Amino acid sequence: MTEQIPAPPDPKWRRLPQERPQQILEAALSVFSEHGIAAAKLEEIAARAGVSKGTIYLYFQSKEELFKEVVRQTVVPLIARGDDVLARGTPTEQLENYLAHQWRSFERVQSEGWIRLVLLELHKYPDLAEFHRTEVVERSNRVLGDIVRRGVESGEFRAVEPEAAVSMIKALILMHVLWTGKHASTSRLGNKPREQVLREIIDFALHALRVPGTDTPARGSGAPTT
Amino acid sequence: MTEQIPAPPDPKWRRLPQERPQQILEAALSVFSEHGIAAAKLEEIAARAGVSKGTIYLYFQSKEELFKEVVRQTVVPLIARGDDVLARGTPTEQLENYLAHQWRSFERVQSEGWIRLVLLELHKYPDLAEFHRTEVVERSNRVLGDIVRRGVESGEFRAVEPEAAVSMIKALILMHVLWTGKHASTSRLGNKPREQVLREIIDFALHALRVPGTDTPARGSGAPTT
DNA sequence: ACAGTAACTGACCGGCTGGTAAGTTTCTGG
DNA sequence: CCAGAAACTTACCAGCCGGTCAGTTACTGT
Repeated sequence: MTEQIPAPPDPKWRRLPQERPQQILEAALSVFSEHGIAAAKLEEIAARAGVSKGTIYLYFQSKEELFKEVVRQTVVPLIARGDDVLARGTPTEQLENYLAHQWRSFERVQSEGWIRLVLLELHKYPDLAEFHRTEVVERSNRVLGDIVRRGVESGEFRAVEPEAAVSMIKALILMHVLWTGKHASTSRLGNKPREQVLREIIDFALHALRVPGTDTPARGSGAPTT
Repeated sequence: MTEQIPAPPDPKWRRLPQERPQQILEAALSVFSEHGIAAAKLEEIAARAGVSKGTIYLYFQSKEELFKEVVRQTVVPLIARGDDVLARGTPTEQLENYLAHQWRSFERVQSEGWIRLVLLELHKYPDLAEFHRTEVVERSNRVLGDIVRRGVESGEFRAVEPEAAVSMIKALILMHVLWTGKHASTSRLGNKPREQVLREIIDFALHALRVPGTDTPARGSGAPTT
């Protein structure tokens, strides 16, 4: 027929040694988030990264090592921060801001799957769990704990043990992220607007902590006075 | 040498068609609780039940069907009840009793693993998830919701939306069951006595719900007034 | 133009596990 | 004592998936 084209202008793949690791890490994050650690298939990660399975092993030693890198390079910087939110304001306002900030950053990424994974599968990988605990859990615990402590000292909060309050507040947020996620069985939480859930959490937490007398009347908080 | 023994007095196994299903179900519950649905191996279930893998398939069609039977016959009757606890008492006392009852029944069985399983893997089996939701979740929601509603009506609790309060309270309990379980990374919760955690949960929940004025002074609740 | 090398592919291996079925053991009635 | 059936075991298959490696393709310097 027509002449052959000796120089194919459309290569099957390109050499991108600089970008590959990041592409693979992002693909891995999404697959791990969807399926968990054990059920994540390397073929699927490779497919989403646009490479073949073998390529993954050019950059990562094993599936578990790949997971660790995902934690180190993607998850930690995503969650760890939060210091900027508590620069000023009363403890009440700081707590509100912190909760809102956490809630919305969970909302941005598909955090539901990731929280599942951390909560439910991480304990099988002790060193990773340890890493996650020091880098993510304890850091955010410190931030929240400081807010509560300040509130107690200023007399704005009851005399609670800060660490206890911290785990209560975290329980509220984490569980509701799970329940408002895509996989939430069709309960009320699935349909309810996320901003309203946030308001309910703030309302509940503040009423649990604040001393009745003091006044910094929260803005739109509380249930309807029907 | 000596004569053969034609009647071996020690049979390798016995025919127990009546007890087999229950033995297998109990073994399955423990293995599922430890490893989750996907990672549970039929060989291990068989071993714990004292039978061989093939025997399981005499009584159950498949792994998934076995799991369903575990839910139907073992888990539901274990968790569903709770009605007896709220026979009498003020809403505050009812809530305290309900929380204590739930907490301790979770403590009895190795519920940590099971909660993990429900939260992590159940959404992959839609019909089972639906079954679990109607039989377990909604039933306990109704009980707790009634307590809250009564408390609001009697003026003992603030005017909260009962459903919102229910999910807050459940979040507190469920997350702390996970955190106080065996696999809890060595945080403060791992070491803290479980009864104290229960008291902290009750304290937090009651302060979040109760109207400051009313008085039914909770017994040992609250943090130390240091 | 053309090695030479770095990046990447894809076929393959081995172990593991849900499920099957043929064979073995225990029990039961006559 | 002895069929014959019921209960159970064991060896096996098939598919899946993490990991490997020999070969292929894209790029680079000269």
